[in-house]
Amino acid sequence: MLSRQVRYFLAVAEHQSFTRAAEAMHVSQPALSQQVRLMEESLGVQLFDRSGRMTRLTDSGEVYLQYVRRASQEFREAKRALHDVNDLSREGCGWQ
Amino acid sequence: MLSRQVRYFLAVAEHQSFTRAAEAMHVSQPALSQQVRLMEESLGVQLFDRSGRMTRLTDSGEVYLQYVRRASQEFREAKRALHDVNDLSREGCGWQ
DNA sequence: CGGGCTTACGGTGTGCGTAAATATC
DNA sequence: GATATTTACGCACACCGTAAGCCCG
Repeated sequence: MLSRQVRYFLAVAEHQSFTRAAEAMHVSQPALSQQVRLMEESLGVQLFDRSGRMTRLTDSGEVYLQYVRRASQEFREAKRALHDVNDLSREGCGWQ
Repeated sequence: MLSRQVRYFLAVAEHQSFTRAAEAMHVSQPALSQQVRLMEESLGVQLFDRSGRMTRLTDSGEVYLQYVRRASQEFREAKRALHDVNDLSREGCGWQ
């Protein structure tokens, strides 16, 4: 699956708010803020613009979001594919 | 990025061996084994066949690997894209 | 026996929550 | 002054490494 930091990033990007993202992820807002900060440091890129009361993605953040969304989609499909494989094998056993 | 467990899964799948994967990831073999086990439990799916001396992917493992490879590729491209954005903005500043 | 994976068991680092501080409007 | 994010600070748990156990050739 995706790392915790990436899942937090996705939540903040979707909600455009650290506070609401923290609620959605069932984690305290400082904890989420810290992880996003660490992520920005390790990437060497500012992902969010925190000036003003609105939290907005930076241009780099928007770019990164595109790729992360596709990666996230891969895991959703993977989960479904595993489920289907299980169903098929059970169905196959029933045939015998 | 990808979660630690997924990166361990990728390493074992590539090396077809827990021992060699552990060396490649610079982690002890029991630690890696434990994480893969936890991953299998949380997915509810056996990813590797450990019978015999060879470690092989199960059918489900092969399926999962396909999606994980694509997700991994997304992050490689994301990293490159961020790098390119940085280069462009520096280049842009130079133009002024 | 020998190579390879698992189990058992402490120790440590990382992520967490609470509380206080800072900043923007 | 109110809302939103950051900083400070302990604490708990998850991950790790070492060592012993197990299984298949």
